[in-house]
Amino acid sequence: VNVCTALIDMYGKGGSTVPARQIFDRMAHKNVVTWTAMVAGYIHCGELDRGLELVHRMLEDNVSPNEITILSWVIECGFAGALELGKLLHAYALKNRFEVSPLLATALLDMYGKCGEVRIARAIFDGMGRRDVAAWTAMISGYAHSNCLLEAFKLFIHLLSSNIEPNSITMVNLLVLCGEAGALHLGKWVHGIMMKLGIELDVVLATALVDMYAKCGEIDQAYQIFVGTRHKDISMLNALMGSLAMHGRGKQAWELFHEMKKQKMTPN
RNA sequence: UAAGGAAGCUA
Repeated sequence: VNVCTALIDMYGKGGSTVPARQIFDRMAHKNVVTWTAMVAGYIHCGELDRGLELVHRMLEDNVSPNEITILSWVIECGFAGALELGKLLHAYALKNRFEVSPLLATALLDMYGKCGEVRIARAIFDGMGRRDVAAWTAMISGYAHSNCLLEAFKLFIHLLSSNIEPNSITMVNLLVLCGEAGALHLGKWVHGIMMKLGIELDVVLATALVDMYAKCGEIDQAYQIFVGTRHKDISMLNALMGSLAMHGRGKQAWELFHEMKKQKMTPN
C-alpha cells in the first residue's frame, strides 16, 4: 500500500493522472493516504470533476478525510486556481470542526491569495491566534500576487515591529514585487533590511536581488551581485542574461552566456 | 523517507 501510494503521489504531482489512476484502481487495499494522494493529483491537474467523483466514492467507502487530507487538497486548489473547490474544503473543515491548525490556516490563506481573494485571505490571517513567519509570508505573497504593493509593505512593516523575524522567503516575495513594480527605492530598502537582519543570501534570494535590480534598470548592480555569488545556478544566469538583452546590451549577454558555458553551466 | 503550510529567472 505504501509503495503504490507513493507512486500515485509521484504521478499525480508530476501531472500524470492516468498512470496514477491505473495503480489506484488495481489496489485491493487503500487507506486514507491513498485516497488523499489520488484526489490531490486530480486537483493538481485541474481535473476537478474526476476529483470530486472520487471524493464521493471515498465517503461511500467510509474513509474520512483528516486534516492532512484537507490541507493537501487546499494546497492543490491554490496551485490550480480552483477557488470554488477551495471554498468548499474550507467550509468542510469548519463544519466538521477540524481544529484549524496554523498549517491549515496558512494553506487556506495562501490558496485564497493565489486565487486573488486577498480580502478573505486577510480575514483568515487576522483570525489566526499565533502567526508564524510562514503565515506572514503567505499573506505578503497574496498581496504580491494581486499587485497590492502598498498593502504588502504595510504588512511587512507590521511584521518588523512584531517578534517574528522575516526570513529569506519573505524577502524574496518582497523583491519580486519591487521588480515587477519597478520600485527601485523600495527594493534597495528591502536589500538594506536584509543586510541589517543578517539574512543568509542563498541562490534563490540572490536571484531575486539580481532580478529586482535588473528589472529596475540597475544592471550594473545586478551584475555585481551575480559576480559576488559563489554558487550560481541557471535561473540566476537567466535573470541577468535576459535583462542585459532587454536593456540593449546583447553583446554582453552573449559574452556572459559563453563565459558560463565555459564554467560548465548548462542552459535550459 | 507512503499524503502535511509561505519563496527566485523563463514560460
